Amino acid sequence: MLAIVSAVSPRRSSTEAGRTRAAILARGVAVASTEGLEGLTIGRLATDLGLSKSGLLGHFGSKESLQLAVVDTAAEIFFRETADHAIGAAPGLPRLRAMCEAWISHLEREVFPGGCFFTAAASEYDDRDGPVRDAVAGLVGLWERDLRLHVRLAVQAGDLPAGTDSDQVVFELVGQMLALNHTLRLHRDRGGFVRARRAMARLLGQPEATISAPPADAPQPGRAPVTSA
Amino acid sequence: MLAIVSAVSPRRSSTEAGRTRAAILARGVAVASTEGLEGLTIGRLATDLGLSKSGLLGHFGSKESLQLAVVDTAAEIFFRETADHAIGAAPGLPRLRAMCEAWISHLEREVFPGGCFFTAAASEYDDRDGPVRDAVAGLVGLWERDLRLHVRLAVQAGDLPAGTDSDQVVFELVGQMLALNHTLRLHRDRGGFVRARRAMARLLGQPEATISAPPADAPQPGRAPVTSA
DNA sequence: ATAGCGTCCGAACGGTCGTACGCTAAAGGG
DNA sequence: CCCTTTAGCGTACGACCGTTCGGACGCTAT
Repeated sequence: MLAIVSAVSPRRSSTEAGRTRAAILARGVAVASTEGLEGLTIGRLATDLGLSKSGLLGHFGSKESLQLAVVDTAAEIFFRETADHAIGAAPGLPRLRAMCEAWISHLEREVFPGGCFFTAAASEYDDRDGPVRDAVAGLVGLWERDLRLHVRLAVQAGDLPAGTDSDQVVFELVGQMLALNHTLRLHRDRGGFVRARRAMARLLGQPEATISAPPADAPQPGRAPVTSA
Repeated sequence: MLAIVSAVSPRRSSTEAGRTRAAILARGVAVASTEGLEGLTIGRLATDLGLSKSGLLGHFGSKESLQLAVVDTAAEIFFRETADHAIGAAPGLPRLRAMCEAWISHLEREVFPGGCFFTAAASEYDDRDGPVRDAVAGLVGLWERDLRLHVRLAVQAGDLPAGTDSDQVVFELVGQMLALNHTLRLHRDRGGFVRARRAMARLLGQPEATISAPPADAPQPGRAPVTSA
């Protein structure tokens, strides 16, 4: 997926322009993650980097191109800090757990200063049309498709109950991610981290319990009601 | 809570100014729910309503006051279309279920053209400061507090297992709401409705199962793994 | 009849937005 | 050594932003 992602932006950071461009994008991702992709203005970005507006715009041609490049760069960072953190885990349930944990931890590590970049971008562009929306929706879809794949593999391997609806699991997993980002940013309540991990564990079975437990019903590993401690 | 909400905006729509003001706010809520509270501009709003910018601004004094009034109006609509739809249900689990169902249905009924107003507003303002953010955060907190109250009552009544962590339940319920809004608006996938209802049912127990089932563990009503059909 | 007030308009303000054009200065290969 | 490319700057533009101000109009009460 990184190949797809990075297909747009040229990789050469060795040239002078490449380094400037990379600096613009790095700053752009940071600003966009807090102020939004629309709140990212050329003048402000140029001032931040000690460039002129025209000098900055020369690298991209238009604001929309800049936005697309920023989205692209954010995707690169996002997948590097989430999915790529999980490739060590075996496909299926272990990978799925690792991806969820990596997602949670990428908020903990504050990879983006404004929380999850794509959560914010999705909310900002979900009611519009155009290339930026398409890019955001496509990349979010990529992430969710990856989750779904490993749900299916987990079912095949018997690590999740047969007949599990993978779309349903992904829906609920994404919900917990959105809830965590919501709690962190709106309520500024770091307690969401433990709640998100608990919710994930209940959705995917407790790590130790499910792995050693029989695949189907029986003692219902990790499906316990939501209890305190 | 409606008393709190409507404390800011004067209730008199009988005067000419009151009717104009109400029209501005109605249109403002609609625009803000799709374009965002910042995307709502005075000039555009005035043109839409056949007013001059100054004529419109005269009703509020500043853009921020307008935004606060719009948030307030949206809250009134939101609570009227969700919480108030549930006051017929008994406090505790029935009310909780009714509130969740009302929330889902308020998206189905397209109460706001841009999906859930406060989901969008929260995402837009979660990284800023100021009165608008405070208002949004406060109102969202009100909704979540109401949810938590009825989780607690449900536990007291024995409709949810003893030891249930109400914050955890609210966290996950909100997550499913966010997931539904996300799926609907970004992916434009109406299939989220059944998934959200399934998720809610699993969190709160199947309606028929839990009501007739013993309060604590035993056959684990509604805690079944995520299965298809 | 007239004074006053509520309601809204039109014009203008300074500011910021994205974008276009033309320039300079350095770099680099023939 | 020249000539092209590259990288960036400065200036200017038209559009739109939120806001201010003075005035027009109609209703109401004196």
